[in-house]
Amino acid sequence: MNQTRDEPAIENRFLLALPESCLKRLTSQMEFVEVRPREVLIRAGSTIDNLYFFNRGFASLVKAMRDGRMVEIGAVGPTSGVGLLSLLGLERAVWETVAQGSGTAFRISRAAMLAEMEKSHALAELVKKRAGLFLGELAQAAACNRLHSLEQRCCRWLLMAHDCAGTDTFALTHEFLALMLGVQRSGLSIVAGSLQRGGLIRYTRGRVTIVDRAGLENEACECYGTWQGQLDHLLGKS
Amino acid sequence: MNQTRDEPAIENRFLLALPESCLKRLTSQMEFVEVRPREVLIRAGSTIDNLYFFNRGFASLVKAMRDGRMVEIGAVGPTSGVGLLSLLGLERAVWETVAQGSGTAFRISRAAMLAEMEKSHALAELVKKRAGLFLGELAQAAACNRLHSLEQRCCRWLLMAHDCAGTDTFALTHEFLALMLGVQRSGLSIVAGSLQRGGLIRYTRGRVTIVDRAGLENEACECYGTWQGQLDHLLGKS
DNA sequence: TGCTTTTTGTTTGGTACCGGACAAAGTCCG
DNA sequence: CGGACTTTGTCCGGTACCAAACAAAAAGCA
Repeated sequence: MNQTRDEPAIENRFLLALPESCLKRLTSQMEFVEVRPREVLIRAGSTIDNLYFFNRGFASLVKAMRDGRMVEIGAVGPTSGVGLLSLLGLERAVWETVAQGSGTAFRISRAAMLAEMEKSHALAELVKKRAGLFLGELAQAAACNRLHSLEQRCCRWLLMAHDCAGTDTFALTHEFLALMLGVQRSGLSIVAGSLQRGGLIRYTRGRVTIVDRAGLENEACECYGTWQGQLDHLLGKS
Repeated sequence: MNQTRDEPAIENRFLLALPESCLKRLTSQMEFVEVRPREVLIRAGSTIDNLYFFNRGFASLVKAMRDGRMVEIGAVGPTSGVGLLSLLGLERAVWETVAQGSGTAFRISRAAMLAEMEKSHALAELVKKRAGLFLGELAQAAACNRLHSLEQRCCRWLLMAHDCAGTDTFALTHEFLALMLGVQRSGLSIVAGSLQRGGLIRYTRGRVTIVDRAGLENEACECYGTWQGQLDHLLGKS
């Protein structure tokens, strides 16, 4: 993770939804950082000392089993903050938070956030409301993992990643996506190949390009977009 | 749901872990209720006005999809309280909470709990700590839904139900368990039949008996019991 | 008692994905 | 340039589970 000197514009929608005065006070305590692909932002079982508000990119919430297999159980991108639940008093992480691809984020200490929540009722309210929606997203993912096909979930994931990346092309290997979706790589390659032949995506050696977004939305399960409306309502349209 | 007159002994481990004075104040505002099988305690999208602390029995947290299919994404039994997360400021439920079989619980208004949390630091702490573990259980279930076989998950569910029921025999149809596990009934019948032939369980028309607990634990996935140790640490051994 | 409903057993064909393996193609690095 | 490594394509047998259907047995009800 690299600290950079020039603080760029805030694109994180959670932060942008805050009152100007509140955001100003937070800004002075935030640090702009670049996160490296696969960087572990919060380790399962550890205390949560810092929060990350992504501008670009996102982090996957990953649960690992004893045999090493793992699945993504949720994701946090530019509409929220990594570690948000810790602000409600939950001090220890129960899943790994792993950065996806490269991205940029504002880092701020949990203590600073808590202090600001004391001062700003608006912030405290937004944290609770956003955390509520986050739980909904978690529940959706849990059910999705059980009920929907690999192809549907693959499309959903690509759409979500597309939203967070802000670019049509981003780094992603079959191997890694399979890991996130909790399936074999060979199975995912077949699905990815068929999406490519269908003209929905294009990829070469670890880079995907979203070609036909509407087509992907068509193939994805309902789980993509279920909470979009409520997010827009809470944070304003993007 | 029936209100009964004689307040019986408290068996809920969350409540029992509270300081005596705190519990006493809560008790005066609690109402002992019997919950009916499949009674919806909290509806998805609604505000959470009451909490339920089960003595016997438990409730399933269920996420339904648009097409009517559904899965259990978690459960709350006598080691916790239904609606606990609402005490952290999350006002609206994002999943259905449905009572399993019949059970008994103490009902208390969210407002009363919040008032008592102001007074009792111990309660406030316990709520946060228990909520943290609950999130861990949620994450475990989400991953389990993806990674583990029907038989493993079936065994896990039966063990959990056994713990909560407090009796070796309890009401449960194949149809309903299949619904909870998010699979077809016919598939579940086959698994249940093999468990019965293996001497692990016995069932007749909507009633299951746990015959060989150790055997079930052997067949179940690691997801059963993962959080037991931490629960014991937090609430004391049962 | 007989009829209806609920619950379970079982089949059948089909699909999705596993688990493992190997080859081909692209990329990195010395 | 050549060799090592990464990424993707593909194939295999096998299993788990789907989706739908029908029958049988038990329980409830008139």
